[in-house]
Amino acid sequence: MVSKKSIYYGRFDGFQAPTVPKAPRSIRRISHGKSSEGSKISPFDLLAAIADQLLQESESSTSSTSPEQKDQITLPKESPQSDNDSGLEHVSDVKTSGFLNNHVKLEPCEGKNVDKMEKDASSHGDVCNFKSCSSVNLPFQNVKMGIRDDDKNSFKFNHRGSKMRAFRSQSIAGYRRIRKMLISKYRKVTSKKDYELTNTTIGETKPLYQNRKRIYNQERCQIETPKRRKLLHEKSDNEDSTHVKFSIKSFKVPELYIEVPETATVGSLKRTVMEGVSAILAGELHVGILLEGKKVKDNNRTLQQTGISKNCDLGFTLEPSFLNQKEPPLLIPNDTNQELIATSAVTPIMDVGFLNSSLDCHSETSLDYHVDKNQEIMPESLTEEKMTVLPFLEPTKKVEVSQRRIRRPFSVSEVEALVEAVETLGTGRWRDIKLRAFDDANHRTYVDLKDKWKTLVHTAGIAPQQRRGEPVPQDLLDRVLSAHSYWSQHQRKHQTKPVQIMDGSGLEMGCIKI
DNA sequence: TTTAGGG
DNA sequence: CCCTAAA
Repeated sequence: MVSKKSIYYGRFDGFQAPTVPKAPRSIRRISHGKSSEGSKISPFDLLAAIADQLLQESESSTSSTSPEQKDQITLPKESPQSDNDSGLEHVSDVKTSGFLNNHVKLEPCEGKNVDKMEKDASSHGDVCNFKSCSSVNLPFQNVKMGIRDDDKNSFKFNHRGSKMRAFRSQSIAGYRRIRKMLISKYRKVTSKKDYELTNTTIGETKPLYQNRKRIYNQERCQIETPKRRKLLHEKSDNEDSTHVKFSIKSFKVPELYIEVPETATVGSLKRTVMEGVSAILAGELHVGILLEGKKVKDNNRTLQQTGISKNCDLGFTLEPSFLNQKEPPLLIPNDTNQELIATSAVTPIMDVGFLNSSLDCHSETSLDYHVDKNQEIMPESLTEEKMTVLPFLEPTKKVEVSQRRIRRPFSVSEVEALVEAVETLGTGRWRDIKLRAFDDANHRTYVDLKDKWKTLVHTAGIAPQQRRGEPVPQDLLDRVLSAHSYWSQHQRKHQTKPVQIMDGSGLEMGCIKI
């Protein structure tokens, strides 16, 4: 390492040339494996069906429809507050086809007992592991199912693997990066792409539920902000809007992964699938709505407000609350992160989405706590290593699980480190500053540092009485102003090697530009 | 991914 | 702290 010479430059005592010369980002950039979105390898698609009883158990309000209209659901429904009521009525045959061209048909057991149906296949003990659930579409359409044909212990889902690759453990801000992906990126994914089976036809009709709409309008505003409320009121109450008719072709439910020995009988396989489906659907079910790929979260808003109308991309999902899951999630060993990432889709991990489904739009519970609930409930524990236990989440389920990070005020020592780094590197190289002074502070991102600097500059400019929080030593604030003053006058192209800066008053005294 | 700024 | 347009 080149020795660093210290020269006295007023406030910048000890100021030194940047040890990490700014290089073109194209050079600095670490190449990331681009996720090959194009990969079409479907996970095992699995077919599943919903039993009437299951649905009925979970339905808070029973709105039965005649068999003839089982795939026809008209909204709005009875209760504007409820999103648990599903219009699903009967299970239809579902055909599957997987990698091996295996076809499995799940028979709707109209009143029949599953066990009885497949009683013949119980000899093998039915070693069936429900490894994880992600999604699968239900009824009314064909659903594919992949079945492993070798004795490897996992399936390969390249398209997912590529996505999961982003969860690399070496990421400095792995957690945030992941979180951002989950809540920010994926929610932009349309449901069409991955779930074309979830087809919804929307038509419009006129009469029928006008009175109910009024109820919607009255109740939904209670949680709106004043600003929003005003807007809403301006709009709807007396509006005689059209009605939307929904024809839901299929529902999307969590994907189910199963594992059975090759020697298992077909019957046991069927039963396994049934058990898996039952496990998923048993208990409380929620109906989720996807609009343009985004989960519609606010139950209190009207369709109109939400933007659900004719010709919109709408999808419905069935979301089980997997709180009663029997098998605990498997964790991915940290050291094999990279490899497992590619196959993590088969890792039996509880899908956060399940939990989230029961939380829906009112809970404060966060993804953080879900994925980390077996560990210390501390944000600091959410390091990238631990994040490797993240289950693969459907884009649509990754939504709405964000939570604001807890506030963690900068300590004086942190401020000092920041000031020192900025003095050296300037105010436009937050990544370098992060690396230099906060490399081991996983909870401080370069954005955080940039923000902190911003507040420091502001703080330094206001009266001490106006400042809040732990007092920052005045000398530090002085340095802040000094450095801010200096760097605000230097372009990035000139900050390669500032040797002389300024005197205590912040006036520049000299600067060698290279 | 980073930077730069507004929210 | 968050969000995100730009680069």
